[in-house]
Amino acid sequence: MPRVRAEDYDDKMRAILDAAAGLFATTGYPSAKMLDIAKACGATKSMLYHYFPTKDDLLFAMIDEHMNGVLAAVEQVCAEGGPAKQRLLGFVQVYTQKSAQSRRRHVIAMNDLKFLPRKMQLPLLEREVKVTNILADMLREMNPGLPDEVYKPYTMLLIGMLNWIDTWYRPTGKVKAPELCERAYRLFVRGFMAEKT
Amino acid sequence: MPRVRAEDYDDKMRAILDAAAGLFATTGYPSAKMLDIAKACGATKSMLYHYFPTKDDLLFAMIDEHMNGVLAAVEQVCAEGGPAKQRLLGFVQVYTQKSAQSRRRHVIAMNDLKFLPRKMQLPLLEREVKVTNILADMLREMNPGLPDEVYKPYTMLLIGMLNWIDTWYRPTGKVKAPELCERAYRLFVRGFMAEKT
DNA sequence: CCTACCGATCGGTAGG
DNA sequence: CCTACCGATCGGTAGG
Repeated sequence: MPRVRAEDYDDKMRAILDAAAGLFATTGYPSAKMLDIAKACGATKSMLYHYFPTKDDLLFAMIDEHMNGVLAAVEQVCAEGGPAKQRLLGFVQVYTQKSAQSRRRHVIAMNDLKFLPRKMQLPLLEREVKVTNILADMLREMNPGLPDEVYKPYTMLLIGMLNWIDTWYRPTGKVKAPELCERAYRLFVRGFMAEKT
Repeated sequence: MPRVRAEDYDDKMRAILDAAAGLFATTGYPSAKMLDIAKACGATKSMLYHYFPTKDDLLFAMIDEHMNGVLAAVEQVCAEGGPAKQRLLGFVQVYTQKSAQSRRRHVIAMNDLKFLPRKMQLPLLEREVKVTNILADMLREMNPGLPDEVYKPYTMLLIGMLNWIDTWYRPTGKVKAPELCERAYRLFVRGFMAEKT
């Protein structure tokens, strides 16, 4: 009988990715040592290299998984249909109501993608573009007739507002996540819809 | 007569900081090599260490100088007085109408501050807090009576929108910097002022 | 001003 | 012969 993949293979992989996410988020990718990642999840360095051939592969897998999740969630929001404003609220919720795990990975996707070689960046950047295009289409549907070149800037202003939240927001404060989400959504929609042709 | 500082001392220092800013912005602080910075400004590695005792000192000087400039510009906008909305426009202009040099340094201040030891981070973080407090006060003046705890989140939503611009905006496109600045300002003000007690 | 070189470090690998 | 690891260590490189 052939030896099969260890039954806790996926658990171990997840433990590695979680430990790495913690270190990448706090120290940045280049400063995070493979040995420290191993220690943080009770593994050895050799074990890490069994699951991920190189450090870059580990970072790639993490960002890849995260972006798949974001894109899938955004696409589901769109699939549910409804008026564009409602879909936009769904989009904002996907971006703001994230688990601590997911938030950490989001920061990494934003800050550390540039440390990967160009070849590995491309498929990830592609997915990022897909998400922004979906959002740009929503904005066009909500408020058509503006000059064609301004939809992308408005898209990026919203994305920036939402991405930046990870750097300052603490869920332990007075303003809870759903309230923040609601306020960011209202602010943007009212400001954007006030623009007329 | 004591030996004096070389007359092109400041020029050389500036050349080093500019070269370092280019490398830090594109590769990130940890991946930027001191030798490459030296080559990029026609200096030697030893010369760099003459101007900056350590790599961390070089990064600190760069962010320190940049944040001083931002804080001074913001304080001047406030000193000119006028209605709060006008001062807010001035603030947005300080953040969006930056030189290429300044834009690069802004990215570095946002991304690479975490690579400095805590002790060096503190005076820089302090100045960041000053800027956000000035902005929070403006917002309170413009639209008083909202729950006390929401002014900081609105402040950070605006800061995030503006900071993120550096990651996507290309001045060579159709939308010019003053137009983008105007649109970001209008979007925020209309959205924020629509909030009622 | 330059280069030789150090102490330390780190990603990746070989043998079993 | 395969896969899932571990203890040990090497080659190359970085800041200083």
